[in-house]
Amino acid sequence: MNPHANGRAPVLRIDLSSSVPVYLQIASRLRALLVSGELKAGHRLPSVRQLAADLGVHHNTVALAYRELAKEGWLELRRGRGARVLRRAEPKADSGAKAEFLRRLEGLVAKAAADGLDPESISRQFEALRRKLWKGKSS
Amino acid sequence: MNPHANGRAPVLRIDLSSSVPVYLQIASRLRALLVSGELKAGHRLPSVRQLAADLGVHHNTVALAYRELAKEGWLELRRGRGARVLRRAEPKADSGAKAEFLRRLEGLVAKAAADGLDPESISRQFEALRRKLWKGKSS
DNA sequence: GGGCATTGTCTAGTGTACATAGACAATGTA
DNA sequence: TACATTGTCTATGTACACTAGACAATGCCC
Repeated sequence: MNPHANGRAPVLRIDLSSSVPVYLQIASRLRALLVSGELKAGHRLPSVRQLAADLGVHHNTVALAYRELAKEGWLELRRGRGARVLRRAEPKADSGAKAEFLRRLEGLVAKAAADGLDPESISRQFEALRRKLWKGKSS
Repeated sequence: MNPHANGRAPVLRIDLSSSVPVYLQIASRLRALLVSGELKAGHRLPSVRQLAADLGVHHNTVALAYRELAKEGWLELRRGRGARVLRRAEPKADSGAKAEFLRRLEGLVAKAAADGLDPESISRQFEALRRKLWKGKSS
């Protein structure tokens, strides 16, 4: 069942001490929910002010995240109406995106190794993510 | 003509159009080389001015990357002498680092899925990275 | 239809980080 | 001792993240 049983939108978690900008953390987390299908087409997101209040940031910060996702085709934004999840055609994979991804992945994994994280555990986590985030298309 | 051409193979590549700061790209790539053992203890890195000239950036930008790695215990920096790779004790894994890693990994993989990248190919790349970066530490 | 609360958007203002520029200080060497 | 080489420091311009608060579109209730 829905863990957010109060009828309100899910409360995301952000890390104010992270070097990753808050609006990107929000967009990133929401994108994961969209990709995995936990947020489906037609779903309404909380208003920028509601989510901002939940997170303790300014509503413009949330608006920036929403606009980022709208630009990627995930959301429809209309003033006075809110944010709705769209049905989105999957874009063609381009080689630039893949190169960028690989560079970032290398950096991330190298940092994990440098920090002494356990490789087996990390492999398991990665496979779990892969299954979850691509589950909508392989079946 | 290529502004970085100096007749030698590039030590590393950076992407000026990326949103990732240049000094972090440099540190990230070098960290991968350090973790994998391609840069061993005792090795000398190019001077900040040499590397900066290769990359087409200011030497202070490279110096910032070097200092980042020195702070992590990878390098010894002495003015007049250059940068040398240190023997470094692997730190204990702490849960904060792991949580941060997982958040970033989720964001990265979700973005890859959103961009239409192929999951099998990505899994293979991940395993290759894992083997390379944890070489000698695990079966 | 009128009034009004709700929603996303816009323009400004402020603080911080990134990158550059160039001087400075420590080290090695001829 | 001279001098070139090296990392470090202070200053400066620019872009970005976040906040602040007004504005405009929408839907709802009477």
